[in-house]
Amino acid sequence: MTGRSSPLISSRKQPKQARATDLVAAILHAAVQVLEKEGAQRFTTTRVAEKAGVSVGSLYQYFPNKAALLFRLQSDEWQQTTDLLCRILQEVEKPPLERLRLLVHAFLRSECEEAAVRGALDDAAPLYRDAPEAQEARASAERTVEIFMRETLPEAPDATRALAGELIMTMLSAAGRDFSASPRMPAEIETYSDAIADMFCAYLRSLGHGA
Amino acid sequence: MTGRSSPLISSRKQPKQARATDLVAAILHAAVQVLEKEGAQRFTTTRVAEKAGVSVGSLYQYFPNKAALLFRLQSDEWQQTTDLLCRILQEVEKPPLERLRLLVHAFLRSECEEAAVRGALDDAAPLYRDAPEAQEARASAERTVEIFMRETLPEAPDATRALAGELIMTMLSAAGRDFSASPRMPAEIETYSDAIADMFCAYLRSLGHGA
DNA sequence: TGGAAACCTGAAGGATTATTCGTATTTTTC
DNA sequence: GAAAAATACGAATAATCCTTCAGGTTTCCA
Repeated sequence: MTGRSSPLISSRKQPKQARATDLVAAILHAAVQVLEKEGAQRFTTTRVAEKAGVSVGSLYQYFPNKAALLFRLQSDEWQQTTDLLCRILQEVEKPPLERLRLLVHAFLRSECEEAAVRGALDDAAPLYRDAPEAQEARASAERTVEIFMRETLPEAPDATRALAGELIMTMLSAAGRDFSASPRMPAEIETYSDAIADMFCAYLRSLGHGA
Repeated sequence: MTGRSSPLISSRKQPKQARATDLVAAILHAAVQVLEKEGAQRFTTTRVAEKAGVSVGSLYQYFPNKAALLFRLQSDEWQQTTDLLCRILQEVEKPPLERLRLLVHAFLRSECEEAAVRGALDDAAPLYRDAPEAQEARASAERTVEIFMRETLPEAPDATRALAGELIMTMLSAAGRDFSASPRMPAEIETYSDAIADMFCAYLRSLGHGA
């Protein structure tokens, strides 16, 4: 409702020479730094280019606009998180609820490690979240959760499973946002993660009995 | 980390004549409209004043800056929500878990009714959330939850109770944010609310047994 | 080696915005 | 009814920012 309708975020041009690749890398690196040191409000293409030691014009050769750059950063974070979580979910020798607990811990720990960037990216979300690419990313995450839920609650009806999956995803990302907003001590993280895992497990178990 | 350090948000001057009171009311009304029709990005003091049929200068006579106006809107929303929830929590004849379920339903329903405004206010949060007034509001909410938790888990140790309270508050407001972001059908709301209540109840019950 | 393609530059255009302040108007007070 | 206080006005100021484009530089390839 805020970011106007999808302003096309897809890449403008692919770097073909080595120096261009380096330039893009430098921009992405600088962008993260600007984001975590200045916050979303002061995140500016000019500032990013400056910090990267590069001209603004060069930035606009590989990113059609500011939103595209922000989305790229968010997309990279999502990819990183997805990889982490998939690795855990595929440890099939462990029972589902134990994997869920590991997942909660891993997710929140990683969320805390880069709290500043993730928090700033959340603040900037209105600029890119309406783009079709962002919606597709969310849909993809939902599909992964669906797979996990299918083996956790094999006997539950589809509707119940879908609901539980959506719920857990929402709650987990909410906790992550919370952690990005106000950083915590490592010990706190563990305690909190355990509590969340407890909650999820209690819920899923109650669903299992009911089915 | 984003909104710079507390930029003083408290009111600049209190209206003493009737016309001034009306003016402030008109501004607040217009502000809500601008917020829900234009979104946080295009929320502008000039636009608000224009929609209110009032001069920008007048606006700045009662609100020291844009953030103060936004915070006032958020504050009013919080007050409204707080009243609603307190009313439910005080129905002491009902058992705690049932009250919790009612509370979840009421909260999410109200969150959905004004999804556009609340969503936009969330987007604008970086502008006011670091102000001391906002932090005090959060602290106050925590205190209320603490009271409720004390009667729900009377035998649990303080740390457990505090954790559970914080968790529930986080999760509930997260669900609210989610609902503001992507509006849902009334039927969906009820289903979802029930699921969340189920989750909370399962969790609290598991804590009760453990204590 | 020379031309083509890719790449880089950064000043400048065009837009938007938050906030102020000198002035004009209305209400209150005496 | 006149001075004082409160209120209202809105053009102007001073930033800030996104994005483009005309012109130069480097790399590639035949």
